[in-house]
Amino acid sequence: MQKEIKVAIIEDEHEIRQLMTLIIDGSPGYSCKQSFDNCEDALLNLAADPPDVVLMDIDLPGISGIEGVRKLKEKMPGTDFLMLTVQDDDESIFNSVCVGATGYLLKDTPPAEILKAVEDVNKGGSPMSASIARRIVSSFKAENSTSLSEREIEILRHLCNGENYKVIAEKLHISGHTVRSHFKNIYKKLQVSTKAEAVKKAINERII
Amino acid sequence: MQKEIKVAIIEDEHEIRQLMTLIIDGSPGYSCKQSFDNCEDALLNLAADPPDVVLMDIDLPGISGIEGVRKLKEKMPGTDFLMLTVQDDDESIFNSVCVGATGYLLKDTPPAEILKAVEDVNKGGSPMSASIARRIVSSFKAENSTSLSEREIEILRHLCNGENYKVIAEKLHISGHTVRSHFKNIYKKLQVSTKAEAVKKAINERII
DNA sequence: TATAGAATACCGCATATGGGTGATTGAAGC
DNA sequence: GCTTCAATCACCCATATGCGGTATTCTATA
Repeated sequence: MQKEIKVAIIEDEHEIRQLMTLIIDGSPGYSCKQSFDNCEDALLNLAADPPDVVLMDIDLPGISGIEGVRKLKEKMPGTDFLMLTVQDDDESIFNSVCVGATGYLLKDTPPAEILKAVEDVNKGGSPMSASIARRIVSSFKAENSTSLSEREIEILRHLCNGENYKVIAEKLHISGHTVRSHFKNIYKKLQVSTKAEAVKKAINERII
Repeated sequence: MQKEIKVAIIEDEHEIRQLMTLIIDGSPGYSCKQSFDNCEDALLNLAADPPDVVLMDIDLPGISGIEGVRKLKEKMPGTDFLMLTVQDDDESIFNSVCVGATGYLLKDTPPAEILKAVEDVNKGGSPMSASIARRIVSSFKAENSTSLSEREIEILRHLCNGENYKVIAEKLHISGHTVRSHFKNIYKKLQVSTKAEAVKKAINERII
C-alpha cells in the first residue's frame, strides 16, 4: 500500500467538520490530523505541515474558501484542493477552479465517494460531482453559427492579435478602407460597436 | 428501474466494437443495438432511432470522431456523446468538448467504469478519465502573477464590456483622465498597447 | 520613518476609430 | 438574365485613443 494520504479540512460547521474528520481519519490509507473552521487559522498553521489534500468549504466566515485556496496554494503549491460545498452556482464553480481547486464536490456527496475523490485527486485526477463536471465541460462548447464570412473571420483574428486597420490591410494586401468596411459588417453581425466588444465576443463564442 | 439506456458505438476496430457491444448489451439496464465502424454510416442511419448515448472513437477512417460528434449532434441534439479513445493529447480533448462531447474516457478504462460513465452521462454528468478531468480543470487555472491592482482589474472588466474611457469614468465616478492613466499602467503591465490586445489577454489569462 | 505603489488628476498632440453614405466587381443562385 | 452578396475601395467628420509628460494624496510595508 502507498503512503497514507494526509487530508486537512476547512469547514465552519462543527458537526460536519467533526464527522468528516472521523470518517477520513477512520479510513485505512487516510489520515486527518488538521482541521480548521476558518481560512485565517489555516493560513497561519497549515503550511508548517502541508497535507496532500485539503477539503475546503466555500461559505466561511471571514476569508472565503475560494480566496483561501488562492492564498494557501501560494504557500503550498504541492497540495491539492478539493472544494466541498453546497454552492452550485457557476460563479463559485469557475472561480474555484480558476484559483486552483482541482476538484469540486457538492455536500450531498456520500462519504465513500468523498474518500474516493480524495484518492482521485491525489492520483492526479479532478473529481467533480456529475452536475459540476457537466457545467465545466459545457462551458467549452462552441455556440456555433455566427454568420461571419471567411474573410470577416480572418480579419477578426487579426483584430484579436491587436493589429490596427493599417497593419491588417498591409498583411492582407488590401486597402485600409476595405478593412474598415469589413469591420463595420462584423460589428453589425456581432451586434457590437467597438473592438473590445468584438474581441470579447470572438473569444467567448469561439469564433476565432 | 428506469428505462433502459440505449447506447450506440462508433469504433473502427472490430474486436473492440464487438466486445463493447457485448458488454453493454449484456448488462442489465443497457442496450446496444447500433454499432458502426465509421461516422459516415452513423450519419446515414443513427438519426432514424437516436440512442441516449454514443460511445465514439476519435481515430476513424474518413470523418474523424470529433467531426462526427459535431455533425451527429446537429441531427440528434438530445443524444450525449462520450469519447472513448486512446488519444490523450490536449487538442483531441479540447476539440471534443468544444464540438459537444459530454464525456471523455481513455481506452484503458475498465468495462465496469465505462458502464458507470454511460449511466453518469445519461444522468447529466460528464465522466472523464482522471487525467483528462485534471487537464480540463487545469485549463481554467489562472496563471496569476499579473500584478494588476484591484482598481486596474475593475477597469479592465469595464473595458471588456466595450465601454470607452468616458463611460468607465462616469461609472466609477472618476475623471476620464484618471481612467486613461490606469489604462497606461494596465498596458504596461500586460505588455500590450491596444484595447483589443488587453481584452484578449484579460480573457485568456482569466484576469477578469 | 522612509519608500513604494495605488489611485487620482491634468495637458497636448498625432493618429486611430466608428458612423454615415455610396460604388464597383465577380461569383453564386434563382 | 437577374438578383444577391461578399469583397473591394472611397470620402467626410467628430470623437476616442495611445503616448509623452507631471503631480498630489493615501496607504502599506519594509
